[in-house]
Amino acid sequence: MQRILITSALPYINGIKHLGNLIGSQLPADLYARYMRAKGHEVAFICATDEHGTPAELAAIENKISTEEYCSEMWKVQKDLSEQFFLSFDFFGRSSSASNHELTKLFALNLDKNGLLKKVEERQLYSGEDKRFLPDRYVIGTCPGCSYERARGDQCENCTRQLEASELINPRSVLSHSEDLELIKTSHLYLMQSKLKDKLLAWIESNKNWPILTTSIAKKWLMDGEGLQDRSITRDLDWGIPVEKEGRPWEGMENKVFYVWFDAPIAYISSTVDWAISRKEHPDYWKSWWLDDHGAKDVHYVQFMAKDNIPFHTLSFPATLLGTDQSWKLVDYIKGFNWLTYEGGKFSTSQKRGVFMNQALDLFPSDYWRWWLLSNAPESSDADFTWKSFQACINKDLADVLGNFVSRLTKFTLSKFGKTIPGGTQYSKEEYNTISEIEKIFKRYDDAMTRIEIRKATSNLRKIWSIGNEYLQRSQPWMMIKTDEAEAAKVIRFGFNLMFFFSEISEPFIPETSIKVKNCLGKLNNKLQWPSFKKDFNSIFERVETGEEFKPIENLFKKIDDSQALDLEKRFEGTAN
RNA sequence: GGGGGGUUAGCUCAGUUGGUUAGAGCAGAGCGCUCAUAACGCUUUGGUCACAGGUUCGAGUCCUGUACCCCCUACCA
Repeated sequence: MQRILITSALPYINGIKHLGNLIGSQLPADLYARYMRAKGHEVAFICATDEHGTPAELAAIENKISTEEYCSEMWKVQKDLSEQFFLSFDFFGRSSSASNHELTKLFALNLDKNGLLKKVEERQLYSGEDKRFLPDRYVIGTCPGCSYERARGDQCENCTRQLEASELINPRSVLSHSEDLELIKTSHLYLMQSKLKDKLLAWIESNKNWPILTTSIAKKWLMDGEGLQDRSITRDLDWGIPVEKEGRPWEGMENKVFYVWFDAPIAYISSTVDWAISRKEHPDYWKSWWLDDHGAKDVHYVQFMAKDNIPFHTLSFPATLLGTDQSWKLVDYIKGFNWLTYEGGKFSTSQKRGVFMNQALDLFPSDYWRWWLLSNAPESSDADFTWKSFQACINKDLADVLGNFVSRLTKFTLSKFGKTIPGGTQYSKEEYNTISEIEKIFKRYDDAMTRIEIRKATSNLRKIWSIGNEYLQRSQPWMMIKTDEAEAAKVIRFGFNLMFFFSEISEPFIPETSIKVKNCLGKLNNKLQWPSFKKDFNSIFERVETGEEFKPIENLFKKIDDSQALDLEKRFEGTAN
């Protein structure tokens, strides 16, 4: 048994996430967590909402409530949605928690003690009307390069020139449109990442098994141009973790907060602390997951995230950890994802384009989404969501292959034998051949799951399901029953064992369906045990026994017809096209 | 400008350290079955592996160049 720490990128508090966000980190992380638990490993699967920063403040203003209230409400919404998607977090915390405040300040203190923080004076645009400093993106003005009038403070959309907000001609606030902006001197703390460059490089290079996507992004940031840049870790905002040192305001940093990107990843740790507290563990328990000198050496730590998050998880956060000179656990494997697009374009929150988590659940059960998203996970390149693909995938894989297997088996049995699993003859060559064929594919499936090769895993799982239909087709119990009832009964008994096996090995992908099938078999309380290759594989198919009763079951999946698919396509195409 | 990824059957994608007739699923065609959500099974038609060179006994797989697509480029999260 191994101890596995799994974190998925923290969803930002501002609004309900769409399918692209879901497949980008939380869903694949859940798949892996469920798999590892089933294998008997000790898993800590941690996530939290990322709550600080300007967008949260603005969203709260829009909703006419305080930022604290807004975040509390949205945390609840996101937590509920994650539960409805059967995301099996051991703890879903908040980056605004007391423990994160405490830990974030502690990290800053330790980094400062090691001489890795410096104070830098800079000038930033302040909006009198909005009463706040404006991040670059919240300033628009005329581009000094091409005279485009709506250039953003970070980049001109028209000529793609990189800009400083202070370069803009006639700058104005995106929020209030006020032109009453002035450059004000302000100081910020910078994390001197450049000093940690060699350590980071050595660490990155020691991780030989990382995916290319991860390593190439990390090295690019590390080596490109002047190398790794120092970055500020504080902001002039109200909402955030106050910059304090040992309980007192940090000199020169009064009324400032830590930058979200500094405190957010620390929430992986503080959420583990909060998890331990909620379980009434020993106060040092969380350290066994996070500090090598407290037992975390044998922990295997895997992070899941979309590719835009990779620089922060390969450089900034590790720099924060390494810079303390304490034995913090560094990530062992990063599973990065590309983007999910929607009908050939981008998912867009502002244009209401695409499908969001709450809408998705109003339309179909979570397993439909889990299955499509996981079998189309953007692993090697971007993937495109289309209703046509969704329809074909659900109808074929779930309804026809898996759903219909369960349906034909249970209905046939009900009509010929009733609700009791019949006995019949002993398994013969036909059954043992089927088992060994399953074992072969199952090994590939298991291997893909271990390596987190999600698409490969789905195709093998699907193949295993179809072996069930192949078996029934070969055995033809509907013919057999006319001449040899005992033989037909044997086929049924084996069929039910296949069904039980399917429900268990499919659980990481479609947990809700798995529960339905186990309930049908009266095996709801059986703890999920991943089939082992060490024991006799044949015995796995002896667990549904003669005389046991099953409950008739509704069709597991409804098909999506053409008109419904077309209708959905129209309904979700968005407001701007 | 710099960097990364991609381009393989109508569609979505696999193709391990270069090695014999390039694979899967879906869609298409034919046959079979009738237990089942007109579902299932079997068989089968599709590819000058983006293009042009090069290395090699041999390249989808390595090198160079070209074309097209997507993404990243730091104080947005």
